[in-house]
Amino acid sequence: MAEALTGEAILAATEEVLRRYGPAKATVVDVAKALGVSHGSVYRHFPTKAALREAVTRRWLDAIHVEMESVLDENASAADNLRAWLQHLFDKKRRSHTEEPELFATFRVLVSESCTIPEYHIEHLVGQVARIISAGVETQEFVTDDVRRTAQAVWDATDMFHHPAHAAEWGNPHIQTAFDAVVSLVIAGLRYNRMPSAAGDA
Amino acid sequence: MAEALTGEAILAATEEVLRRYGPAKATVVDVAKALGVSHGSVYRHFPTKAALREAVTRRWLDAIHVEMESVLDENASAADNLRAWLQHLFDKKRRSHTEEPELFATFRVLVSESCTIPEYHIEHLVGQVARIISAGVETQEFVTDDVRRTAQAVWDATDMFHHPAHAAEWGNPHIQTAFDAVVSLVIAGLRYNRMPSAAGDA
DNA sequence: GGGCTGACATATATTGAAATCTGTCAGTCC
DNA sequence: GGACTGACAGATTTCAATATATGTCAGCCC
Repeated sequence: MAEALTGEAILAATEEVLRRYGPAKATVVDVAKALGVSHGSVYRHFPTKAALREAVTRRWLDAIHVEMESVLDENASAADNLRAWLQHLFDKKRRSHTEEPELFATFRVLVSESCTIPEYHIEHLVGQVARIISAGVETQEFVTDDVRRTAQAVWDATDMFHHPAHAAEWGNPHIQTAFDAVVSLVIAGLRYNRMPSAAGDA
Repeated sequence: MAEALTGEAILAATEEVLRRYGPAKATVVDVAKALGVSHGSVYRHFPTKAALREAVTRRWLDAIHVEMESVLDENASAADNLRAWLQHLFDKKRRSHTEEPELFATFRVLVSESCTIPEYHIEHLVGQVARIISAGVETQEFVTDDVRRTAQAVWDATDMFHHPAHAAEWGNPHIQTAFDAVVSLVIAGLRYNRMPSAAGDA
């Protein structure tokens, strides 16, 4: 008897199948075939095809989250940290789009289906931005009265450079110039930003 | 004999047909039928269906351009002007998306086909932003060493609130809060922004 | 017993033939 | 003579059939 069929093995095989065929063509039967089992076995570990796809994407995103954590430099200024972090994320997404288009397309499908995965991804990354900003507020490099909300604003303002809907523009030769301009503007804003009061504000 | 068939009459009929059927279903034959002529006549005025669609969209966008011009208030501060202008544009696009979904969808199609129309639209509106920023620099309310590039950065940073790819999010109840946060951050940035040197900079 | 199989019902995707649409143009009619 | 028509060729879309995929489950095998 071969090794027991684990969820992890299924995820690895699914990622491989997605890489090869893309989200439109990959089937559960393909995954089972790659593992040498019947497709019924796959359903013992994942209730639906959608759940399987989401689990693979989540694993992929988690790896990105870990990588992004490692970009932060405690000795750098908050502005430098934020710029480097945003640049790294942009490069990462751009490379992913060109070098593993099928996995990227899978993520794109999940975004358009508005499942909870992209929400989870955004929440995590905005959390990292919030930590960078928070450190900047600590050293009085940045000014803000609502770190979380400002972090979300930084995320939204740089949307073009991480939202998959804009991936087609990432090949444009001027995109790096546009990125630099937006990031500079945002960082300048962080040096002296006060949020307008939201409904129910203190 | 009826009135001579003019380009303007064809555009009006096409807009009506697009409103009714949307870009996916509207045909040149429908337009001709609405005008009581054969579809061959339409081709006497517009070389292709795409050209016709673009002409209608251009007319629609031009009306928006004119309306946006009228939002500017010479007595207000540059910051207030910019905020009001961005808010007006956002409201306009949002209303267009819900109240004339088929025309909005037509614009969306042109954007995804990357014809020159959206480029023209963006160039015009970024020009208006540049004028607001320029006035702000004049009064020393804003600081920037490249008005045009900064205007483009403001446009890019607020992308979420005017790019049709994000239209689905415009119904979200928190979207106004997100808008306010981004605009505040951008305006704060304009008060003390210096662009990084681009290649070939002075 | 518990993980696996494989046949099954239902849902989704593919296919190819028929219908419709786009774009052209010789000819009509004022 | 010049704006319009309507028949036409080729491209595209539609629709119904057929095929493939998803998800279930009774039964098999270690």
